[in-house]
This record gives sequence, structure tokens and C-alpha cells, in this order.
Amino acid sequence: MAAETLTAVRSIVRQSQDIVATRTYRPPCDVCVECDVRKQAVCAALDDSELGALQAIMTSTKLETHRTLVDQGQPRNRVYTLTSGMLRLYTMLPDGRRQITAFLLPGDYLGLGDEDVHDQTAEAVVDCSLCGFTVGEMEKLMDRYPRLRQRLHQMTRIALRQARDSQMILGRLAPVEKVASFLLVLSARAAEHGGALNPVHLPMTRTDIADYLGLTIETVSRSFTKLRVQGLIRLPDAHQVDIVDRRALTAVAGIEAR
Amino acid sequence: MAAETLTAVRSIVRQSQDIVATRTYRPPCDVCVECDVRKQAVCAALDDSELGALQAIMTSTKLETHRTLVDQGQPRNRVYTLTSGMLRLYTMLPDGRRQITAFLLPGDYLGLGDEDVHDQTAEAVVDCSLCGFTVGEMEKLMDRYPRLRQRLHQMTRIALRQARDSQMILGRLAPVEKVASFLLVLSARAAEHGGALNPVHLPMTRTDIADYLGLTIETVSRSFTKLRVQGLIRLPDAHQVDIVDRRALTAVAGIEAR
DNA sequence: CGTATGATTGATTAGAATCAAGCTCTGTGG
DNA sequence: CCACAGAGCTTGATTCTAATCAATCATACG
Repeated sequence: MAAETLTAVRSIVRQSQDIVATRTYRPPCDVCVECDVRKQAVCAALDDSELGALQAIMTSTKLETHRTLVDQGQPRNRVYTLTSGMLRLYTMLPDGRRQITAFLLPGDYLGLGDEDVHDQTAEAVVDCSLCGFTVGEMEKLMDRYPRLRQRLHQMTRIALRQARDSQMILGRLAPVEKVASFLLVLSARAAEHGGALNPVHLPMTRTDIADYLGLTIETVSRSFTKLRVQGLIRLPDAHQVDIVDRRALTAVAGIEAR
Repeated sequence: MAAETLTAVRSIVRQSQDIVATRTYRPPCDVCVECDVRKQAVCAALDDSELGALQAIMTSTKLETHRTLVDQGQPRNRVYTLTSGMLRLYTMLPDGRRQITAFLLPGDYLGLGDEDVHDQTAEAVVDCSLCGFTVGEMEKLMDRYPRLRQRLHQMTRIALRQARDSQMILGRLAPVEKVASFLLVLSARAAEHGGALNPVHLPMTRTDIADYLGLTIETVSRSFTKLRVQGLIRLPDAHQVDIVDRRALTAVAGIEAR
């Protein structure tokens, strides 16, 4: 196994990325009210009149493609809401093997961990915008607005559900089934987040998909090809998937009813 | 694939189990105060004086080995705290493939889902005792005691962390590594729950372990044998594992630092 | 004591990882 | 403008490993 090589390569990449990872600034006055993810993020728990309290402790952050937002092992000082772009969350083994546990979409919350250090690394798949809060101030705010804590609890439960779905996908599905489910899940989530169901956009690389599904890039690629040849999807380009036959794709995914 | 056979067999087993799944009764007065899991379960959030409120809405339940407590798809009326025994939580595909997502130990909470139906089946690995609460009454109680909700939120975060660790194990570890991590995790959890670190008790079958780790029983068995032959563990019997060389076992697990 | 269930071990097969080219697209510099 | 380089993706050939198929063994139970 070429694990050492992998680690070496990745740590080199890491160094160049960490120099300037984020740019932070105070937001203008009424950003929150007209925010794109107002209805999906934690802030959905607050009405417009309460939103000021959240905005008061919030800082906006931009994160460029491939930059690291938080690193596995770093102290957990801040939590975030993703407002645009996509993040990948992953854990890495000492020998360089990587498991992506989730892709975060706009509205998703980063910092659902329970410990004082981050147990995962979060990186930008594409350019991202985020709202940041210090853990302490967010705690205070949740004490003041119980609905905020309730909403965060709900988001944690949803994340748990997604993680458990992913356990099924990782443990019991064959490669083509994994890729088919991946596409369907992404399509459904895009729709939930206010996007379209059908042309599924995959901003991440094949390597990311492989590290999410517990496969190699070659197997991911071959699975895409199989689905394309069978006429279930079209692939205008590597990052754009047109679901031609959703019913058949669902059957392949092995999920059937859901 | 002999999936149809599997389904058939399992549904027959199911029928015989569902006839009388649980026996329920009102608990005597001061059960909660001197409960074994008083310090680990949700109730840890309440002090002795507040415990009465919880006890008032609680019903004790016994569940015999292999009985089903809740079924994937059933309405989610009640939630539970496991007080003794062990539960397996799993999702099943229409074709009979099964993925166990968690083994619940005493103190663990069942019902962290977010929907009005259970997304998983919960079965007794061995005889179990549980405290049951209706969802509605638990909700009311959490409104009254915010610390209770906070505690449940924390337990959800811990479950999420465990699910994500499991994603890594399922997606990126080799069979022997999977089994090694499984043993270490179980050992650590037993210790957390007030048990001993070392002789690890495995009440579940090899089939359960296989369905948890995304393997077949044969591969699980062979992995145990490998670890035994290498002198890392001893196997007095199939359900008892003596960890001889914890350091080496950790190295095999690929986790190394944690 | 025979039967059933679960666990282990062995032989064979299927399929995903690995190894190894190509290919496509993008961006760069001559 | 085109040649070239590089990264990411796809495809092909080969290897290796876990699944499958098939006994055998161990233990509990009627």
C-alpha cells in the first residue's frame, strides 16, 4: 500500500493551504434577514425580531476552494453555518487513508461535535461563505432562546440520520448501488435546500466521492459508466449528472421504498 | 445472491417474535434514585429532587432475547432508556441485507430519530430492561427542565460521533482492522458504562458483528482467528475476548493515536 | 443421544483494488 | 493561435482478497 506517499503528498498540500485559510469581516446591518439560508439554517428557529441577537455575535467568513476551515485535533473555538458553497468533512488515519463522513450544503451547521477539539477536518470543496460564532456566545444565546437549542438538536438528529444512512451505504451496498444512492441523496438534498431535483451538480472530485463511499476512484468511475451505459443517467461532463430514469436508479440503489 | 432466502427466513423468525414482544408494568416508588444507570442515562441531567417528575411518566419494560422493541416503519410513540442488557439497532434493505448501525448499552437512549416513524429496528441481543416514555410527555418534561433537553442533545452528539467513527471503520478499514477496532471500542464503552476494560464480553452473534462491520460471518471468524494466532487476544469462548496486547491491537486497528 | 444452531476452517470464485495506459479539458507560454 | 503540460477522469489488464460454497466442529437443547 502506498499510504506513506499519500500522507506525504497531502501534508505538502496542507502546508501551502494553511497560510491564509480564511478572510473574516463584520457583516453589514441586515444581512441575516435576507440571507439565502434564513429558512434552512439554525437561525430558522428565531423570528426576524430576534435575529439581531444572532447577528450581533456573528462574523462572516469567506473560504476559498480547497482551504481548510478547521482541522482534526484543533481546539473547537467556533462553530459555523455554511451560507454558500460546499464543505467536505473528513477523518484521516495516521497512514493517510481518508473517510469523508459528510458533504455540507448551504444551511448546514458545522460544529455538532461534543468535545473541546474538532474530531474532523472541514475543507472547502468550492468557494464558501460562512457565518461564524464563538462556542461560548452561541451557548449563551441558546440559553436565552431555547428554540435555538431545540433547532440545533433537531439538526444534530438529522445529521445522525444521514450518518446512519451512510453506514448502510458503506457496509452493505455494492459499488454501483453506492454511486446510485449517492446521486439520489444528493439530488434530494439539493431539492430540500431549494435547488432543482434533476441535473445533479457534483462539485467534488472522483477522489472525494471515492473517499465518501469507501471505494477507489477507478471503481467510482466505472460505476458512473455502468449507469450511463444502462441509460439511467447522462454525463454531460464529469461534474454534471442528468438523471434520466429515476425509478430505475432507485431500484439499482437498492433502497426501493423511501 | 441468496437474499430472498434470507428475507424469508427472517420474516418467519419475526412472526414468532412479535406475538408477545414486551411486558410492561408501573415501577415501584423509588426505582429511579437507585437505578444502575442513574449517572449515565438522560436522567443524569436531573437531581434527585427532580427525578420524581421523570419517574411519574415512566413505565418499566422487560424485553426477552431476540424480541423486537420497535420496528423500522412503526409510528414513533415512545422513547426508551436501556437499563440493562443490549440492543441492536439496524436498518434492513428490501432484499434482506441488514446493516446494524449501533449496539446500545445500559444508559443509552433509544429514539434519537427525528421523524414520526422509527427509521430503524431495535431488537434485544440479550434480555433487556428499559424505561419507556411517551414522546409527548418526554417533550413536556424537556420544556420544564431545559437541562434534560440539553442532556439529550449531548447524547445525540455522542451518537453522531459514534456513527461517524463507524463510517470510517466501514469505509476504510480492512477486515482484521475492523474487528480490532470493534473490540477496542466495545472495551472502552464497557469501561465508560462502569464495567471492566479487559475481558470484553460479546453477547452478540458473529452474524451481528458481520452486519455491523460490513463483512460476512466467515471473514469475521477468520479475523478473530488471525488476532488470536498473533497472540493479541485470547478466545476462551466465542463470546469472551481477553485482550492480551492492547497496544498491538490498537496498532492493528489503524487508529494509533486517540 | 440425536438435532439444531452457531462458529470455525478449507476450497473456489467473483469482483474490487491495484497497476498501467490513455484520454479530456484547462490553462500557459511560445 | 497552437503546442504543451498537468490534473483529473476513464478504460484496460492483472492481482489479490473477501465473498461464496462446502464441510466440519462445538455447544446447547429437547
